[in-house]
Amino acid sequence: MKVRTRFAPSPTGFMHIGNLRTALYAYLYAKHYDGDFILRIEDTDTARFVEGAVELIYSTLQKSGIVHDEGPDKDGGYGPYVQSERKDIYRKYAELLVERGGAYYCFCTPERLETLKDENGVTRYDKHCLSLSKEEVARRIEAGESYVIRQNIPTEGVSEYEDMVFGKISVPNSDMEDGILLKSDGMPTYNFANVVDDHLMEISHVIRGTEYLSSTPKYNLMYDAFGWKRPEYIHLPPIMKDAHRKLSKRYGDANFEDFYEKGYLPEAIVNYIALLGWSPKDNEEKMTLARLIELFDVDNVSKSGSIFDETKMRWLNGLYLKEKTDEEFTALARPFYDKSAISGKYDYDKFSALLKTRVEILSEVIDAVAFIGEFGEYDLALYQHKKMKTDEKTGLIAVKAAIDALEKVDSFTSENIHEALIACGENCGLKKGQILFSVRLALTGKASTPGGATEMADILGKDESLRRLRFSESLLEKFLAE
RNA sequence: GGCCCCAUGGUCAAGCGGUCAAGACAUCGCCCUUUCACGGCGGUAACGGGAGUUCGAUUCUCCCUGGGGUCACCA
Repeated sequence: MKVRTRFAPSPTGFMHIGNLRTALYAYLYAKHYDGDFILRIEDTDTARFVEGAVELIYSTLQKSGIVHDEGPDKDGGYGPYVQSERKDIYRKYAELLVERGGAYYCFCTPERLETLKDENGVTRYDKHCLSLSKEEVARRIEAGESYVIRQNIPTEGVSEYEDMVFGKISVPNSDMEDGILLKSDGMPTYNFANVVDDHLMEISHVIRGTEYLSSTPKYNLMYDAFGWKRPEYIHLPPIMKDAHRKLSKRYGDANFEDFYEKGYLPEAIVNYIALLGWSPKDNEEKMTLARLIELFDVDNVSKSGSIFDETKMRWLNGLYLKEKTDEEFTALARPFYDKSAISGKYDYDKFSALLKTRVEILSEVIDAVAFIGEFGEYDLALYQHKKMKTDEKTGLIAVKAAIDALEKVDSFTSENIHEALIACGENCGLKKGQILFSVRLALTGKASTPGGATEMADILGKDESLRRLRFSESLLEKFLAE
């Protein structure tokens, strides 16, 4: 049997990391077994529909490299792939289910339902309308009464199924309610649309979050009542924001788009979330999508939830960044460079070469490069470096020597700068590290910079370098005079 | 509250009766070094508790505790 999995999001907002992971696993599973991955839009809740949400689903999947074989935009013969366009289908099957005894019409008003509440405020339908005769049902529908179709669940016995990650799940039938399958507006609920669509679309493996773990027996009861074959189930543990809270839409940073805009590479995001709830046998960590497809299997999907750790995703992102060429890095970082202090003024590639190993997410280039723009008073204590054996005094010596040396450099290339600096250091009795460390500081006023003294001077150019050195010289002189 | 599920370091996680309980991130230290990084080496750090089963439990069973999910005309 061909493996067919689906990702069935509802367009109610952005795609958060948990949703994406579900899509990813469904995709990986299908592709691992050379099957098909289907995209289905579950928009039966007209009230919660959010404008633009469908587009976001497409763009996120596309950026992530998760491509569907069938979907609203790619007909595979099982369409339509948008639930709101399948209304007639659901009605037909709901009626069929009623005929087969798996469901029944219900005319109960919200007011009557209200009276069914127990002390916990939980309403539990009492099968009141199950006893209605066929004739009465027909008469009341004819009369225009509002109605829903409810699932008819046995009051006794236990329903069981085997989940591929959680194993055997069993739920007493008496704990399940006769849920609504077809709403009074004619739209199906998730519970029903899902079963009908998964069957009609020949989904072999249903992959979704654990929130459906205990309601799955209800769906199985429907498959049974229809006389359909039940699919295999793969329920996925939740991704948590912290020990207590699930990742939610309220946790703003948890959605793909935000990470993308912060300068995370889609391949790094995908790689990281693949590892949240699953791990390959040999513990590989940095994996391409192709590699993930090759290695993915249900055996190593974990049962317990995992906390989303942005720090580790940053590390992974840094790994991907490091292997980019300078040009590739520049292309990716351009939007951030354009917003930074070097915008339009400097050769981005030059910075990329230095920043590649110093930055974990692209947006960090803005801060890393800020010293170019802002230069003023800074903490002179920075000149004190224990290991280097430098302080404000040696700093001043170094700065003075550097000014003299650099003034004489006509062709301001990095080789010449370096040579001049080393030479002047020797002349005034400073070691290589001491002179370079001090000069770098005098040029930038920052504890850490994208490169050493030579690179900084080269990037700043002769005039600006000398201007900054003289400024630092005066700062140091003033300090030492006190 | 009922029902379902889960439980290894701070985090992600190997483990599937016998291990000095992997690895990664983070953290700390050292080395390298033209700062900061990168890289290399090393350290700290875990089986929630209690009963069983067994020659032997992190691993199997039960209870407790803790946590999550679910009880909508939402998905």
